[in-house]
Amino acid sequence: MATSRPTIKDVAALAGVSKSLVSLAMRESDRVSPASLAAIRAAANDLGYRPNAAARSLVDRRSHTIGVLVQDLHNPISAEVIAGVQRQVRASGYHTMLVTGSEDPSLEQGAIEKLLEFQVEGLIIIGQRMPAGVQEATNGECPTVIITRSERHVAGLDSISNDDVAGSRMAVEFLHSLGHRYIAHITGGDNQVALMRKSGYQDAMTDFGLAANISCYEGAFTDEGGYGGTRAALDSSIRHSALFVANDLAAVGALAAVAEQGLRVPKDISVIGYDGMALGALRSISLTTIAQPLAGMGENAAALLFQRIKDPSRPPVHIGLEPKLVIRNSTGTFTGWPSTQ
Amino acid sequence: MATSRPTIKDVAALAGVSKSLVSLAMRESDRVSPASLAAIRAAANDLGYRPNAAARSLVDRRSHTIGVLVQDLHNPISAEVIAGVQRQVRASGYHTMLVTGSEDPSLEQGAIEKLLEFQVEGLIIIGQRMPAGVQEATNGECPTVIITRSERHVAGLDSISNDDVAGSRMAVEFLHSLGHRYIAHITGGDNQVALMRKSGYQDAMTDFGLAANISCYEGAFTDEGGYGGTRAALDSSIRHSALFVANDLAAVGALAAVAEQGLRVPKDISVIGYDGMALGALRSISLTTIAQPLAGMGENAAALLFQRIKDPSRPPVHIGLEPKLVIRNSTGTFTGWPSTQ
DNA sequence: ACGCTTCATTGGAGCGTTCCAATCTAGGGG
DNA sequence: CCCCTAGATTGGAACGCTCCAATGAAGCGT
Repeated sequence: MATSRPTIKDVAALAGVSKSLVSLAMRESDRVSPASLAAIRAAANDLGYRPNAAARSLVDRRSHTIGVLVQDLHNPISAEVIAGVQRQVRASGYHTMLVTGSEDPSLEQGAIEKLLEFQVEGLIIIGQRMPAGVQEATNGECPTVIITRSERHVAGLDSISNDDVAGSRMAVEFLHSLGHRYIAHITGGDNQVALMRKSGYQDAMTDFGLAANISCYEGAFTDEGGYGGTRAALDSSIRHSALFVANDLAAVGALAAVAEQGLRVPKDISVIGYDGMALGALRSISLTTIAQPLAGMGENAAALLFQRIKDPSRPPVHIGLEPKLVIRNSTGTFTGWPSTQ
Repeated sequence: MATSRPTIKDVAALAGVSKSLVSLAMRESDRVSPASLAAIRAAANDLGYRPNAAARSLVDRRSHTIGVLVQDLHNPISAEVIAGVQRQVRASGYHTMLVTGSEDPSLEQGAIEKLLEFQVEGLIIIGQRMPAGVQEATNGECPTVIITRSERHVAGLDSISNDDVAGSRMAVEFLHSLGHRYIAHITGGDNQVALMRKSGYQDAMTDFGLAANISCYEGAFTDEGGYGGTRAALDSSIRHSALFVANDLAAVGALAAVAEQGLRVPKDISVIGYDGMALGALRSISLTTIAQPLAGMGENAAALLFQRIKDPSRPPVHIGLEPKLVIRNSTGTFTGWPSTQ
């Protein structure tokens, strides 16, 4: 009715009680008599009253909001992690303010500043790289969890990730068990995660006595990255019977490059990815992969954050989750080189 | 230093000026003398001062925040629309509070309530279905734009979508031009969007004198939905040379079902999708589709929202964008039925 | 009946800002 | 040398809410 939203006062007036009592009633206190409660409920309903979160958060200095920064919304794994985060955050009675990172890291910092102005009580960062200036921005004062990259060395930051080195070994081991010896790696660039996956690959190859067969081709955590790296791998003079691609998205690009060369998967060449994105399960992709428990990581991250909010002095924690091998149709036993070429 | 964040008062004290002047300075007013400005800047910096958005929004009754409800974060097109929304929202100096819908529509309503408590100045809804009780919740008072479904009939809601009927006709026309006559449709369920696409299909078939060939198989806007519908289509006694699938995600499922039957695409059967999700362009999918300008829709939605915020009395607007045909490798000319079977 | 406890209810202060009207300080013109 | 104006600066009210200490009204035992 009024030009602006009704306040607690309006409700109080209509219900014939004081604003304090309305405040109590809105928060389901048991100290309100049934009669008043009913009157207040009715009044609030009539007026279409809705508490003002800003006022509320101002007085009790809690926003009940968690800020989430997603660096790459286009990687489908982000959606899965976000879903997990949201579930847990919501379950804890909090809300989520989500911002997406962009190409420009300075914008990222600005986004974080804004989240902090909103008095978010914690920050969850989903992505491989450490966003520019989180620490300067938070001044170490805002509980932060970073997902997908282990940050043991950064003081005050909790992190949650899978063990990329172990996962990569797992990939190599699996391919090795299928009889593959010429296993190439398409990298994910030079970010931390990609480097760990690469080093897991190298270690495993070495352990299997295949150090001489180690060959890495530069890619990225994108479709194009995987495509390009695979093109290079296939063009090289070395013949590979299997490809370990740094992540699933890139692996899909790799599949394309492979198909383009007229090679069949897994008959002529095996491909394994990393991440466990839901799309990899699509029947027309059917990608063997090292799967991270994505939604679970999101949930764990939120849980971790709440723990730290409760006890800010707790030393930083890193949770490492075991990735697991998911076998689909992009890998097969090595049966010798095709006779052609 | 202090246990809680420094306020404008602390800055004022340190800079030796009044809080009002600090307030002015923080908002880059030109009425502040250079000397004071410098002192204030220095003090704010020393203290690590950051304005409190809640207090600010309380007093000027504006949150500078837009609420975004994403119904299906797992559909990759959501990410693309979101990116567009965020770009525009950010460009307008606003922020985004994003919540994801879930299976349970009542949770959706709760999520919207929460957004409104945060005094979001507008709402953008990304999804096919009308979330339960948006109107009741907003009470028609919160500017709202819905993306991906035309809502001409809902008073007070702006909407932005592509013309699904026209797009579907386009799909059928294209297949027809390739020589296909037995074109089946795998539906997207019984939501508005799916129904429009279906009716566009039916209309076009009828116009081409192919009414007798109309055959729809029940699917959904998911991988599984497309897979199941396509299984049914292939199992039926009618032979189809082309499939128009209700959306891209389902079309990918369709590709899988087709492959499973040993049919080759596009040689034995053509498949066309709808949406234009980025993943459809992946080389190993290469899906012909009717593409919506997804990011553009997001941007337009935000722009539309800001217009309405400025002028709330403006009658509801519906923006219809033209979808466009993107030809890839999942479609080909009809060259007669394969001799087998 | 009378203190005493118990429970419902209340006004006022205060959260960190912005806005407004009022004050102060310099000049500048007469 | 004083008044006037423009510019810089300020204290206080207000935003909508929660918390607190205080008040009012029963209910109880004796």
